[in-house]
Amino acid sequence: MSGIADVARAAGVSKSTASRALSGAGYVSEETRSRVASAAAALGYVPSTAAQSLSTGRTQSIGVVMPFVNRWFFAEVLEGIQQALLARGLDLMLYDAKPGTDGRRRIFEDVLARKRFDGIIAVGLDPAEDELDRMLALGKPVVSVIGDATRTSVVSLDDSHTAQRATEHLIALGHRRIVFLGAGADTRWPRVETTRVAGYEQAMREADLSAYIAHTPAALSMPAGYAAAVDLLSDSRARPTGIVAVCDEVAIGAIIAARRLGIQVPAALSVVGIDDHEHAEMFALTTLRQNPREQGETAVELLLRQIAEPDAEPVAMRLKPRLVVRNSTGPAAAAASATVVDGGLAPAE
Amino acid sequence: MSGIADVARAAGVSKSTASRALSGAGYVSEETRSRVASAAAALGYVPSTAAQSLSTGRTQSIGVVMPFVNRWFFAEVLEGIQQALLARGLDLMLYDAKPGTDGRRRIFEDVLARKRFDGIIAVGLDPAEDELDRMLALGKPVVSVIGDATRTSVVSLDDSHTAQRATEHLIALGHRRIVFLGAGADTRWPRVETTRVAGYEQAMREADLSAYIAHTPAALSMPAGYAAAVDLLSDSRARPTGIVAVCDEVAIGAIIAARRLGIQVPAALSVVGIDDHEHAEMFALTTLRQNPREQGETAVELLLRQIAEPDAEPVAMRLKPRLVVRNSTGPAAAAASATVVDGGLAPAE
DNA sequence: CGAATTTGTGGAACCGGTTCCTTACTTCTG
DNA sequence: CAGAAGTAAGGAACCGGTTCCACAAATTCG
Repeated sequence: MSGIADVARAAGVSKSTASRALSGAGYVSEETRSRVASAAAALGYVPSTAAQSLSTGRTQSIGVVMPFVNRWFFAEVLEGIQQALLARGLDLMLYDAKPGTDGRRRIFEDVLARKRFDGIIAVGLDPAEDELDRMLALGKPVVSVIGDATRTSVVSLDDSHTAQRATEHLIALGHRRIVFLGAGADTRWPRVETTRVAGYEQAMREADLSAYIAHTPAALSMPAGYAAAVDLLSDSRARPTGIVAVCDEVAIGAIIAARRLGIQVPAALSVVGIDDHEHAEMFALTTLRQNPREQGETAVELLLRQIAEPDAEPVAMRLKPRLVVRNSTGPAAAAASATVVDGGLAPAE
Repeated sequence: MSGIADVARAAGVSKSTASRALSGAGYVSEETRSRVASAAAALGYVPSTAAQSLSTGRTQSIGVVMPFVNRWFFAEVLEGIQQALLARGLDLMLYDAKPGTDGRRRIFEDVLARKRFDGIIAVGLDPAEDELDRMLALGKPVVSVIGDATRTSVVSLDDSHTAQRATEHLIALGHRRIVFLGAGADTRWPRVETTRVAGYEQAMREADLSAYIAHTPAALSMPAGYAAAVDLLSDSRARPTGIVAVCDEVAIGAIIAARRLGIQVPAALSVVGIDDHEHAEMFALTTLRQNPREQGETAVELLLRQIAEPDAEPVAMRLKPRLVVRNSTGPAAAAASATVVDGGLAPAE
């Protein structure tokens, strides 16, 4: 492996001149620059990043911490981040900090301290107070995707507003009995769920309707949505005509549950999701689209800006979703609306 | 930020002694060691990885290259790798090398050359000849998950054997008209698909049955499986009684398609998948289980072993799957079997 | 008991870059 | 035309560790 000293020798210049020529900073004559460049090319010279970061203090890589990568949202954000970094020649170090694990503890206590990156992107991490402290104590910029806006910059969907619009969509279609599906009973994912619940409640309150929240078991997955929806829909007396799902995966689970129970969507039940998941189209799911990939890219931009000017104020970007109407929502049927009034049975099909 | 020199000064020893004390290598008296250790703790000393890798030549991190992270298999493998590395205190640099993109070209031409890791894990990369050349030219160990076994170590499912067993499962249940669902018409993912097709064909040949392959559009996703299955099953005259799907996502798409077309699973149609995807249980899918997370962990072990002894021979680990019987497969109905003989219609439901 | 070995420690070189400082030659500017 | 400013390049220090080597003291051995 040839180093910059070899390049310098081959080009007949000093190390410092070679360095300047290759980096493009400082005074170098055009003639020298090209001589160094071709010497470097001839030798197949590749700078040592270790040496570079040792002497400059910059590592040209950023750390990404997330609680899992095998969920749609997280994987998409990760791809967005990776693409954005790749385009700028930066590297990405991935840390999978699953809540409650020993690995997570180690990440926050040891790993992050090792100064291996110029900044951190924390995705849906929902850090404990001391975890956040540790991240900030590194003195490096931190950007969150989903999360606390008070101490770091953040980019995320405006969850409250989004759930509110989803709910209003159903209300506008004449639905009265609308439940929110997908608040976890345990509060491991509080941030997103509680905020969306709040938006739903707000919309219901403004329309003078009473809110009802159905809990999903554990994760916000399709099977969880399915199970919760089976519970919710099996009792035909209290059956809602509209469901606002916490996310598309839960919404799709609900649609599949409805189908299995013989409940027509959207004739007897309207379902609206949040995400615009890659499967939404297949299930004709009406949803509020967010673009996680773009959020990843935006997080990178925010982070780089913060690296460039370290004492700029943290920024909070709350993104507005776009309503994508497909075929899982429709007007509340006359009979179904009636059930609200007289409390009678919803039609079985 | 305090360096090892500060620690040495605080402990009243030389830099070299401090280094030995902290690394545990070489002669240091127990008394000195503990004095250095507490000095380091008091100062909150964290070694600079840049300096360490510059002087040792080892980076304590490994590169993972994959074409996407937002597919179930890849995300699971990635989590497995990350967990295994985390447990060993190694860092993971992620490179998302999407086929045909400019980013991929850059990864292979520039990024990998930057010596930022001690080894590479290539997941489902299906590298072109020159891409493989470049990886190997780095002189660092390479382990593939899915992929070529001739030039690198590899860990993967025994795809041919797996598809064969899936097919035999249906044959044993009395099915005769069995199609393989999910070979892409374009050959962008050749390795996995073609090998599985071969296993299917082998089983069919041995049972004296004729093979039929149905192509899915583009990716091996659930919507793709759905679309292909709708095509396949709409024509009730040639309808199969069994489907071997290239993977669970395609299998689930097929099950949903069957349901929408009013075809009972498993009464009128048996579907078997490969993977044991996280949604398999919800759809009662019979499948051949592979464990991608474990494959990621295994790849890490293989890689570390290869880093330890650089001139060991490459190893090929072909894993055997476990058949998980759920409720998407059942005996071929008498009527259905008869259709094979008389060529008549399969029952509509 | 003297020599050989083991143990403990410090000094200095080194890994491979970047950057500050100095020198020297040009080119403006008043 | 002298001095200031701009351009070009080299020397050496530095980033923060690890490791080789030298040396001294303690221990083992023949």
